[in-house]
Amino acid sequence: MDETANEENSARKRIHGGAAEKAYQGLRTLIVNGSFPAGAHLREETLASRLGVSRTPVREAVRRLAAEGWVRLVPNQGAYVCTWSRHDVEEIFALRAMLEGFAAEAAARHASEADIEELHRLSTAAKSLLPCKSPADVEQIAELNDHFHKLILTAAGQQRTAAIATHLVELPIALRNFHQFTTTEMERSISQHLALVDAIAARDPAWAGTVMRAHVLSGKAAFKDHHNLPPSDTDRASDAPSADGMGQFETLA
Amino acid sequence: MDETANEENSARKRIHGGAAEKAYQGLRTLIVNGSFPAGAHLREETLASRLGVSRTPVREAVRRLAAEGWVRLVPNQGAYVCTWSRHDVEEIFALRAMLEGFAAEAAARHASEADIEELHRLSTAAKSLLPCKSPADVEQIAELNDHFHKLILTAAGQQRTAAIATHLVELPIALRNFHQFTTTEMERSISQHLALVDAIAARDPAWAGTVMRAHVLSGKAAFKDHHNLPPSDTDRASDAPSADGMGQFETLA
DNA sequence: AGGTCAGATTTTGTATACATACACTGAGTG
DNA sequence: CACTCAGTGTATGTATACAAAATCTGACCT
Repeated sequence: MDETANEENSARKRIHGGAAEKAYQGLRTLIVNGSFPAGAHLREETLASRLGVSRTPVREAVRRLAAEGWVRLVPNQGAYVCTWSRHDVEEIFALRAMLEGFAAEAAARHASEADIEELHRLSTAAKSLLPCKSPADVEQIAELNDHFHKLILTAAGQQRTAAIATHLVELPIALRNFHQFTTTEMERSISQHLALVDAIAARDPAWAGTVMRAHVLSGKAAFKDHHNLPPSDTDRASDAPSADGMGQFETLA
Repeated sequence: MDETANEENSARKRIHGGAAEKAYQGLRTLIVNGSFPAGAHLREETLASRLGVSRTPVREAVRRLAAEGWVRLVPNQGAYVCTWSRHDVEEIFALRAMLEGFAAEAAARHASEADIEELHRLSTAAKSLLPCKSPADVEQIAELNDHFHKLILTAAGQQRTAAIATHLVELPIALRNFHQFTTTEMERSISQHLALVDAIAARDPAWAGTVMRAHVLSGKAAFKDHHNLPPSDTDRASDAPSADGMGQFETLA
């Protein structure tokens, strides 16, 4: 019963097991930080020495990142870090709106009271940081935002949806270094989070789903603004992906 | 194990001539065919000898299948073939309705004339097989159905959506052996395919998306019927996933 | 001079050997 | 009799060695 000195070192060190996870996290961080230019060819040997592991876990990490959409895999040639077209950005946010909207609906039905309390805590904590001036506050808010979205995904109780959406949520974060949200955008975002908590607490799936879709699409607009991506032609109503599941009603507009 | 030129020359070095692809396809087929009972522990060594490759490509294949939702991965313990709860089935079809509905909308906008012709060909070919009596005809229709759905995904021009949805489409097929669609269900399915082609040819995203969502949800109902899955409590309107993107309007119903 | 082909180099793909962690068994003890 | 715990066997995780493929280089031919 008593875990006397229960080899705390192994337990602490081995939370993430071994070299495979180390390689995955490390390589992912390198890509996110921009250590490799877009389209760069990833040499397994180079990565192995840089990450301090052998090629085997590196290969495993590369395949995982390929499945998650971070790198492109070419047979007998290796991996290249993905480049992002405007169309890709559109699709990613469209998928986020669909999947996270769906998750928000499910969360409104299935979230536990503890989940809801935690969501409340996260969103109010973010609000209390406004107006955030220091970069540290911005980083803190980004962290809270990330946890908020992931908690909704897990609270929804839809495993596959969570697994897919998690990666999509993380993709735009990769370019977070290149921009700062304006104060207005952050206020709006946090306000939407608070509304989302209310909707979930009220057990109102329709409300929750709609707020989430609006939130994601707001994020898309902000993202595009800060990346100097002019509203592409796919933004016109007749061409835009429905994204919010309302596509089937556009003829009524 | 003598891996002499018994089958090396016949199917040798296909276009993707690698052992990795061979292991992936082979293992996937074994799982789909039910060669491994649900929840079975997949031994790398066993698979390696059975598939005629070493453990390395087997591991790669297992990881791919894990990312696609076929097997569950436990650290330091290996892979287990996934088991499917009613809730999983609900979620899979909900995701299919969302993603394929979205793809159908995009296809209505972006599909080439050649794509539309091919879709027409596939659906009319299926219709011409009705009423299908022989198992060969059933297999043929299933094949056509598969191609139809995948062509829509590619014609939509949404890479990530296609990648994600493709795997979801294939999952229910895994259990296809266990049931046969009734003639009525097949007629309905093919009728919906024809309507979908019309909608896409008319460049009407709303129509196309709605038909696709209805089609997928019809498939869900048929699937559940043939698996003796009683309409679970998650089927009640207030609990059901929106799936068709209309969740936000359920309070209006 | 430009293009092309052959050899060399580099890089990925695969197999195997080694290290490590888990699971099972069986003896010992409360 | 149940429980614990140590020992052993087996499976996974990692590293390395080897094979195949692609790119690069440079000389040779047109």
